[in-house]
Amino acid sequence: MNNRGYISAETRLKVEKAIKKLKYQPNEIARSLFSKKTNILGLIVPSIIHPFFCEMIQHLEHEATKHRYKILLCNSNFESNKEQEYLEMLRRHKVDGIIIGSHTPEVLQYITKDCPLVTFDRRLGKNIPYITSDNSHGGQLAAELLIQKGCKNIACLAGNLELDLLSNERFESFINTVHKHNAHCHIIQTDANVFNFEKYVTMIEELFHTDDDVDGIFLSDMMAIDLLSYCFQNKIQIPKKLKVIGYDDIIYAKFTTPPLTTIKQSIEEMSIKAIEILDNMINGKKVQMQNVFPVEMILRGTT
Amino acid sequence: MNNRGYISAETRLKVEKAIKKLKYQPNEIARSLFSKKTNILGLIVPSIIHPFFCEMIQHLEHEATKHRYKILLCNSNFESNKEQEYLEMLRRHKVDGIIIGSHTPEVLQYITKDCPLVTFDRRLGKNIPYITSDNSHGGQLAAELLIQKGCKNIACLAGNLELDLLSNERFESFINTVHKHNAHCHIIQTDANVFNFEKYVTMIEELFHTDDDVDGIFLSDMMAIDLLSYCFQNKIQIPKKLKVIGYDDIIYAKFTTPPLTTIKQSIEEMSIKAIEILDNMINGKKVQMQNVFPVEMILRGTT
DNA sequence: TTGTATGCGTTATCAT
DNA sequence: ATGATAACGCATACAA
Repeated sequence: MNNRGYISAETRLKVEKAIKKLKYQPNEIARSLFSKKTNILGLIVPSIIHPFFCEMIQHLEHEATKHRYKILLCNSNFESNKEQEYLEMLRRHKVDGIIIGSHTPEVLQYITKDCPLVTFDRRLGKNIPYITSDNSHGGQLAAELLIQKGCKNIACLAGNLELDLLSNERFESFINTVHKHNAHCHIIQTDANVFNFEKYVTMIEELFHTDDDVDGIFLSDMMAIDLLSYCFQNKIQIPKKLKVIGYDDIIYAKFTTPPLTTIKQSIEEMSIKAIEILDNMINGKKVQMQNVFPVEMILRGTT
Repeated sequence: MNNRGYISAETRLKVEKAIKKLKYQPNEIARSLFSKKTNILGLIVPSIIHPFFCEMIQHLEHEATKHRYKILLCNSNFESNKEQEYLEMLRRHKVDGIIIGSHTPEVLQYITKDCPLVTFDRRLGKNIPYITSDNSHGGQLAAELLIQKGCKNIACLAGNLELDLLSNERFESFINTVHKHNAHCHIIQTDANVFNFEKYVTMIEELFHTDDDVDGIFLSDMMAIDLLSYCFQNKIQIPKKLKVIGYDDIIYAKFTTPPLTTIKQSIEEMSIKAIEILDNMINGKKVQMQNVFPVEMILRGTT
């Protein structure tokens, strides 16, 4: 009896006493079954330990709690079949909405109209809202900085460019800008589409093996951390011999030696928006499909 | 009709067709209501971005999935009232079990016998199993290494030692060992019991301000990352002028300059154990209450 | 103002 | 071998 129309003061007291005595807590499962609302949001990320997603999860959880939602956490590990399994599981569990971090395109068929969904860094369809940073602008800013600092032989270390991720646009834009300034741009990409920190160093070694005159490089913060560690061990002077610019501005970017110059995307704002959109969709409101957030250049010691 | 006693081949086919046609998925909410099992585990951590918990979450999620459990993620932010709210929420949601990372002691009264629970780094009661690393041994190893490397004026940077966390035992043990070798040990501790990365640097500055002859220091990996960054900027030579040993072996420990010597705790094994214990408790089996995992010295460049 | 019946989707039990 | 029914705990609607 939780606050329905008319209760006498007497019975109200009696009920309240009983609640305390029995430590009564309403059963949310039964409630959900009746109300068809679980107040749970599913979150599918390709990695929990990658600091970008880690920060995202932190903010999403915080924001979700504000809106009285709980988070069911799923790690797809970039595997298409795991994404599908999780998507089905979330559907069976009747979550109110789903947030899915960048992922394989095959999932489209597992998405149902009955469950609101927003994506990070991927455009899946006309009526599926996505959230991303202004990768195009970020790539351009990075290229312009390296050029301005006098770099002539530039490289970028990309993830798998075959994947249709919006985050890959930053490299397109970077390469275009470098070319526009008549500089050379060396492109290295991983075949793997997983975050394998061990593998980064191999890529880095490959880079220096192929072309050790590289004097400027653009890559994700996480790869940059690995690169800077490699450079320290191999006595490659930063930024004198090589200038480095990252992307993301993860919390560790400021702790590298030297501290990492990077393109910051506002993970917090993006997370707030994700929950806002999802909440609006759940409540049947109209939402914006394209949500591109501005990036910001953070100048530190590697350039 | 999912595999009950006797079905004719004919009706089985009919049912299977219908399942496909309607894209039928069983409603887990209704199932849970009936079976009194949600297959959901609640996870309460004091921080999602702290790499120690981050790695823990990654492994716990992985292991939970293996056992067909899902993870409901909660961030207590070290706030006692948030822990209580989350605990009540998890109870209302009828999770099958709860894993709670180090936390405030007040929660004890919010723990109910009807919901299995394991803790990380805290001993809450006789019949609440806990998981921790061998902090005592870790502290000893750290002290012995610094002594062996010739340090005379040693410091340790602790969290809040007032809290009855098992992780604080590492400092007790460290200090004892240092004293046993007749060296001096300077103890600095934060008042705050939150992970405030910004604040670390203040503590570090305080340390050098108070006693800039410190030649050896023991602290958590995360603080060490901050310290090393500070030393680089202030031209304090590592390990020549100052030797640093961390605790945890988080993934970033190998990327610092120089790479960080540290005491490794096996987050993966501990996480596997946590899920195993919880699963056993859920299934009414007996479990071990004290689960202390061995630590390992990882020698790198800061000593 | 209060008590009672009904349904949410599933599973188990009991009849058919 | 199959169909009907009750129960899980809650919330709504209706009757008292």
